[in-house]
Amino acid sequence: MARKTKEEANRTRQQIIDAARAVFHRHGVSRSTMEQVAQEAGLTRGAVYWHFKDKTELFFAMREDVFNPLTVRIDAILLAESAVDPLDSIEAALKELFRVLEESPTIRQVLDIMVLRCEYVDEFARVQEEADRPGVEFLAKVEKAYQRAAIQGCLPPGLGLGPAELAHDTWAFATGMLHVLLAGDFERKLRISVDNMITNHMALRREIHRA
Amino acid sequence: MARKTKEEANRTRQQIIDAARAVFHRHGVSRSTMEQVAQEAGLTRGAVYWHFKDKTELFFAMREDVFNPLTVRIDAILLAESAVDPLDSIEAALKELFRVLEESPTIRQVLDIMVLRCEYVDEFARVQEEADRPGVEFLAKVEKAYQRAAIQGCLPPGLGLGPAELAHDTWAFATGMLHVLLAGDFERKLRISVDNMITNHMALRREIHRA
DNA sequence: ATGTACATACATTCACGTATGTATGTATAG
DNA sequence: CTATACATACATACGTGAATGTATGTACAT
Repeated sequence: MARKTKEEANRTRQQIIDAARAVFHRHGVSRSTMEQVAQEAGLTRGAVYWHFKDKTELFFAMREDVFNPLTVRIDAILLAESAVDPLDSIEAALKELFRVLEESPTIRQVLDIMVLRCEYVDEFARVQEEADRPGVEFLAKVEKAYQRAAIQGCLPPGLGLGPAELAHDTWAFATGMLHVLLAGDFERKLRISVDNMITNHMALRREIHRA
Repeated sequence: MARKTKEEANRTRQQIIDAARAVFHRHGVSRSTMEQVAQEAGLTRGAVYWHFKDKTELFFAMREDVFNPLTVRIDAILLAESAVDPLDSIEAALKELFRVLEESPTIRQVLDIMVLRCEYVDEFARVQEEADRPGVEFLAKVEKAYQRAAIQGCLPPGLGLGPAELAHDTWAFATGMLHVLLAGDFERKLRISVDNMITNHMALRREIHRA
């Protein structure tokens, strides 16, 4: 074959990323070969190696292709100052996160790959750090929301925990939910929806449920 | 070399498992080679292949070597009927679980391998199911403990959530804690101990903290 | 005409599985 | 008790496929 226009080349690049996502999800990152990715994209290894130096670089590209838009989306809800009750912001942000996971196969696949189909060693050790960062930043933002809630008197008296402690608990909750969800068969095992679990989690720190 | 007594052979087998744990943890499961495992154990691939059919079988052996004792240990605490307040049993079981993780490098390594250094595809897809099972069983036992707590009146009135919902939340919490912990640098990022996080989590469902 | 965007071809490495060798433990016959 | 026969517990050697990276070919956009 021959040279394409820049636009066509960019589409080819995106095709390779999409193919990588499918192949990584099917066989796991380390067992996936550049040949498989190329075939999935309807190309040859030559094309793949032209666009990406090696598998690691391809992996990073696939990750950023999806992650950045997602964090922006969640932060918009979480940081919305307009909310009357910051607890509602936290609840809405959590629900939006998991709603997106259900609705977008692409995002779900990438998360799936990063959690269950990738080994965080050697070159991929730094992937882990970058994969953690959104979570850690999420924690900080949740804590600020809880702080606003405390100031506005939205937290029940006698709760015993401050914003930091509540945020930590919510963080662990969200992290756990994500992993349990990706492990599969969530609804079958729990017989409860993710949405309800989030409602319940937040209910534990709302005024209305106190005696 | 030549034949050893059965006892010596069993020690060799254990050495291979120990070596596998070290190598898997260093390079990840899929990038680890039987040659590396053999060298780590001071043997050759012949010995490894004699004791284990392939890498998958070795992986399973390594897992069971550690997991079964752990679940027994945790269950003993969780199911102790002697406890006055079942909430204390849950709290103690959680604390024990994470205490063991801190104190036993072996257990921590195996968990680390299973969470961060293994790709759950193809032959390892069933590993995931088996890895999930202890968690699911843990969920069921925690729910029963919450049920006992409800019957004994240990749950605060007006809490709004039943035993099942509380158990789900605790399950997500524990799962999240485990993953956050294994991701590393826990204390640096949170500036709080695991023990305190568990105390706080349980405090959210204790009578004494209500207004 | 030149560099771009690929395809093709090639060399190398590497891990796997297996086949085979071998020395020793162990059981049994006499 | 001891000699022999067989099983065991490895080490060694070999063949094979597969993936990688690179080098080279080629057609087209600019």
